Amino acid sequence: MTETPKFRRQAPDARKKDLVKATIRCLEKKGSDGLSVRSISSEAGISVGLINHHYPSKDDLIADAYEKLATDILQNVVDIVAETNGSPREKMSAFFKAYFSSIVLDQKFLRIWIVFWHMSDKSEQVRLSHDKTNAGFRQQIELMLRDLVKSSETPEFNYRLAAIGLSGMLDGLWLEWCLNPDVFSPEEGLMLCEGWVDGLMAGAFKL
Amino acid sequence: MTETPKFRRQAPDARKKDLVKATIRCLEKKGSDGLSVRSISSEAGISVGLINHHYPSKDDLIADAYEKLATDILQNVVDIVAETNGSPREKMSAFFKAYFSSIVLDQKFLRIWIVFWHMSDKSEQVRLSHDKTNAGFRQQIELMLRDLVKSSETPEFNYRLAAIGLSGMLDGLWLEWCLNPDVFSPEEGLMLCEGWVDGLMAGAFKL
DNA sequence: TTTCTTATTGAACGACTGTTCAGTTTTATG
DNA sequence: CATAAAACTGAACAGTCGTTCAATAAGAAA
Repeated sequence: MTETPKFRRQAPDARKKDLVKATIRCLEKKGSDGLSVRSISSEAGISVGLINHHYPSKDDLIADAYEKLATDILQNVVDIVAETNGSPREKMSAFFKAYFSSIVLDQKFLRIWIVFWHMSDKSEQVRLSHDKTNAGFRQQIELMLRDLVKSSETPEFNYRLAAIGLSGMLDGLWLEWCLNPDVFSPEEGLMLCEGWVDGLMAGAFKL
Repeated sequence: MTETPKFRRQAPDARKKDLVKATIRCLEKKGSDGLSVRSISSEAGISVGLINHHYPSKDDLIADAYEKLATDILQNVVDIVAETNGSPREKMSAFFKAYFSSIVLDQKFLRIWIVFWHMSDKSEQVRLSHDKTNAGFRQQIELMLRDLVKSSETPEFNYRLAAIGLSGMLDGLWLEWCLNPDVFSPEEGLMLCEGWVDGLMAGAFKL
């Protein structure tokens, strides 16, 4: 007579992936209130103690979740842009469209970022995840901007700085929309980004 | 023989002002860790119970602190702009300069906003304070933009939307600088805002 | 089948949280 | 000077939190 096992073992890497996924689900469901070891372990279907078995501290798990989520979204958007046929300017529009689509611009989804930003101030591990993923994000924007200049009569400008500006406006609009979606519509956010690039091409950030 | 009193009574309004000030000092000193009733009451030199005597809940005190801080800063910057002699465009530059000065652009100071944003997601009272003060902030920007159009050949644009865009970029830049001040300098942030307005005047957000 | 490694459990711990409330003390008023 | 209103105290309460660790059990290796 074979007993049903009380739990199933997993290799550390597989278990860690489970925990990261559970962490993100918790954030989506309950915001920062979901970020307790008890909430996460319950969501993952494991005991409280297991988190500290696989991670030195809870913050390390959260940092992993940050990195996973940010990387996935960036990849997602990069893919969409890559699939877009057209000029660099049109690819840029596709990029904006993806970012202001309901997939990314979801209140429950965006508030995760506020939690992460908040944690960046409290946890060194999360701060490092932020730095890393944000640099990757700006780099992608920079690439698009370079293509833009090559393909048109857009005047030269400081790519690094322009990427920071655009990235900053995107973050700021996300933030505001997340805190109060009644102030402006996703379509209006899109228009603002398009206008920003038009200003850039018109020479607003000329060297 | 007169005994030294164990505590001094204050009128509710005066005490509440003290508590708001103590809350802001706690935030500056310890970030979100300073936002406990024990931390605040200690900073204010009163007992834990007094907070709930004057406020229905801790969140109401924090919402008051949010409003006080945001209103003060806005007033401060508005004053600086009012004292500036020159064209609307020059006043706008004075506005940016004030916002990227070391008074506002201080890491310990900016991170307070992240805490407030984070709390907006958790507390209805704080959310209302955010909505109110943010609307006032955007309104000030809108006023400056209207003056800009009146005084120059700047093409007409959607004032409301433009104010949202500029406000969004300012928030985003604050956020990024606060999370990692090594990515760009205050001077570079200033340049980005100037460029944004130049783009606006060049017709990037034309109707 | 037995042995051994280690993933997993869950109670326990100590520290913290916001709120309550009975009792105390100040201070203005009669 | 007596009285009454209410500002104020601080212990107590019922939670929460992340981490620890001895005990347990799964499952691969011998």
